Amino acid sequence: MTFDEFKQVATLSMEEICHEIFAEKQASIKIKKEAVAVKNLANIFHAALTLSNERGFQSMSLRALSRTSGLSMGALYSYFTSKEELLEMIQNQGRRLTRKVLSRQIDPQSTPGAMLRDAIRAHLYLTEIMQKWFYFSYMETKNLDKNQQKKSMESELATEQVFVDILEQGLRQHVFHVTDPVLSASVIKAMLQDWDVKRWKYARRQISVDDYADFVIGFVESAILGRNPEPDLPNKSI
Amino acid sequence: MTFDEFKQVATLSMEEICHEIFAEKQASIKIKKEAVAVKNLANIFHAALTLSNERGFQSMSLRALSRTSGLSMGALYSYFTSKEELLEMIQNQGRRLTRKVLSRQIDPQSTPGAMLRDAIRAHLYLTEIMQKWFYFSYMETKNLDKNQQKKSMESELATEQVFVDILEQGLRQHVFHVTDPVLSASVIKAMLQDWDVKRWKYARRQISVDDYADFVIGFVESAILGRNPEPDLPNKSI
DNA sequence: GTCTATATACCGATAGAC
DNA sequence: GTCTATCGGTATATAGAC
Repeated sequence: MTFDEFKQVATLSMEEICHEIFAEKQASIKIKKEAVAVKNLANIFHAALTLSNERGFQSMSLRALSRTSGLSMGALYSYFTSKEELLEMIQNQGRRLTRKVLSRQIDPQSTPGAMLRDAIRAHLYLTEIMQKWFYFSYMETKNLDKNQQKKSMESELATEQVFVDILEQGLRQHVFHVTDPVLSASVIKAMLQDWDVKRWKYARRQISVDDYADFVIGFVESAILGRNPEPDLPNKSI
Repeated sequence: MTFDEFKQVATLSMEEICHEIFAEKQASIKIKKEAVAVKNLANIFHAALTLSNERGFQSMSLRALSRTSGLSMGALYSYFTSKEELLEMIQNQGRRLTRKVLSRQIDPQSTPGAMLRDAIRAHLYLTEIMQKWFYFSYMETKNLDKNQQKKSMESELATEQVFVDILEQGLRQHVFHVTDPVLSASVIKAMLQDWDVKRWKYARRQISVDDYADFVIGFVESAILGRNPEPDLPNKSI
């Protein structure tokens, strides 16, 4: 799957999610027309992410959000009951999209090597199109309440587990040489996150998301494919 | 060098730096007695880092800082002229310490392999003792003004360059197999940063800084030492 | 050098007109 | 469904007593 194809799939999921959020919030939200609500919700989320990523969510005043989104203070409060609820809605929306998109990208029937490559690429593509959300999530997790923080950690661990599973499968088939699948998954995830957090660095060096994906895949593969392949082992498919 | 030895070296450097800061700020600072000033500065920095790392620097009110540090609002403003200046002072102090400690840890006379191991370990030890500052720096860089942001990026690139230099030296001596030293250094740095940013994850798994250092060293080495070592190459010292 | 008291501005949130 | 006007609270920063 190329980046452009991926982009289309993810955009569709994005709309799905705005509808889902509206459906769930219909009780607490004052707006009743779905078309209006979904349009404004997407608008608010976008404006909030843009402003928050400049100086942080706490520093974003609702007056600034009102200005950027084009909605009045009063109108904003038709979509959430407090600034904190807005924070939670944004976090939820991103987590949902991450889960939805990632799980669709990996084919459990293919070889561990192919799955690993697909997972790395899909994760990078995802951070690329949801760059603002990932950065936001990264920076604002500590400002959530206990319950939301727990969800955020679970989401992180779930993504990591995708890599743990692939690595363990590769271990069982003797195609990966990994001493510690959990730690290996952690550092792989750290490399992927860097693409989002240190975006300025890669932009300055004119490295594209595909350049970075190719490099990370190469780096990880040479770390775990083992430098002394034992040709006598069975199940060797890579 | 063990972690405990490292700790002592770094603590000494920390005091040096508080004196340096006092010397430089003597003009703008109202306090004239060095002993008082250094003691309170260290106190203020520590309180500010603790509070900032809970909800972010912007969310930390100076009233809260006053409460935690034990100094009154008025007294605080004897040490800085604005909240933003405090932010800059904290960033400066950490950058200075990083530079000072890291440069003392790597022996340019040793082999690339040893230098790489030392650099990884030193960086992790440093993030361990300056955990609060690194987290702070990570989270608050975007809230700095343009000039300070530039300094922050330069500091990041300088640390990365330490690894680039080691990798290139290893390349020249044909002991490392690296396709792109800059990108390799970037991902190594990403792994090191993860130790600080995802501290909760490693704490929960009861992984010590030495466990993590050993793992990262092993992972990086198996990625770059090359899986088909060519025994006929000269200068091979690892 | 450190304190308390206060000036001024802006925050999140809401009430009520349209 | 969206607006404007305004509430009470709290923020940074400072003035002046001690």
